[in-house]
Amino acid sequence: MIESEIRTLLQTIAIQTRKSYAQKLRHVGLHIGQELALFHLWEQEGLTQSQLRNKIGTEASTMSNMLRKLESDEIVYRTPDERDHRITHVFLTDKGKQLKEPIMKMWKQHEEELLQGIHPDQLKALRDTLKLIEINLIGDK
Amino acid sequence: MIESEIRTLLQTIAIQTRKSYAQKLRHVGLHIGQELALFHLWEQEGLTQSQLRNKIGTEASTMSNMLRKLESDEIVYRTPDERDHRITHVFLTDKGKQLKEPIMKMWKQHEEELLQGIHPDQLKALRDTLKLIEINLIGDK
DNA sequence: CTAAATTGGTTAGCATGCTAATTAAAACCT
DNA sequence: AGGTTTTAATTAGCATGCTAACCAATTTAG
Repeated sequence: MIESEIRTLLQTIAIQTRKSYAQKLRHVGLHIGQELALFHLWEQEGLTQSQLRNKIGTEASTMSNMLRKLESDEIVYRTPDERDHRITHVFLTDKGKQLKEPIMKMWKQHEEELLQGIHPDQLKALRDTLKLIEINLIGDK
Repeated sequence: MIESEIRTLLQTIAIQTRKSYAQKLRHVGLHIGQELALFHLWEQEGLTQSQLRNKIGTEASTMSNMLRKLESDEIVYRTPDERDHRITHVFLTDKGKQLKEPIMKMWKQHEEELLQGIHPDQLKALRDTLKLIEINLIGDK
């Protein structure tokens, strides 16, 4: 069945990618998953933990734990909101900002490895189909 | 950049899929990742831990921990090899065998959700492109 | 034949990521 | 205003999955 083939292929690609990321991230002192949080932070500094977790789609507790680690590694720091004392804003330290380059590089490198030798038309078709799949999974955005 | 789009889409799909699996597996008393081990075991019983971990692509320690859990949940049992006492063979209990149906069902259901409304020609193209990506990532098989 | 290297598996320690339970602050509502 | 509900974040506990260190059995090599 072609459907099962596609599911299996996606699974294999996902696992392999995650493994590759984990390895590369370790070289810059990060753990898998953290790079996504940093990505959103360098897009917009001062996001709250809730905003971050919604962007990434993780649970509040996961965000909490991850930020504690990132804070203790001095990649991130947190300040409470002045008006609403429940809210915490997250900022990148200089060390955190400097991680943008290696992460971008990792992604670019991964893209090249992933897609090498594939015809541009095929890439367009792939993107379009993946978009459909994304909509099927999480609804229109 | 279309390459980044594709990487991001694959990432989103992967995360969402994993989350969906985790939820569905919890209903049958399994944890994410375990279903892959069971899949290979119902394909071929009595695999050694090393064979299993090579099929799945996990580390030996991960396999060891996972099987300890599966064994304590009576989904799997292990017996030492008679000739080579380093080797452990893994078998499914009845309870383990009964998990085949719900897992298959989960996968089928996921495939339907994932690929609904996508044209068969597009599916073929998708599969072909994903195969190329798989080869790019892990080499010819 | 015996010392060294390899192989199969386990254990410890850590981070992600989850659920469930908890705390604290803010918002809502008669 | 005062009690209830909601929201933001944390903590505890657990499983995956990794690396590093280790143990034990087997194989290889001098």
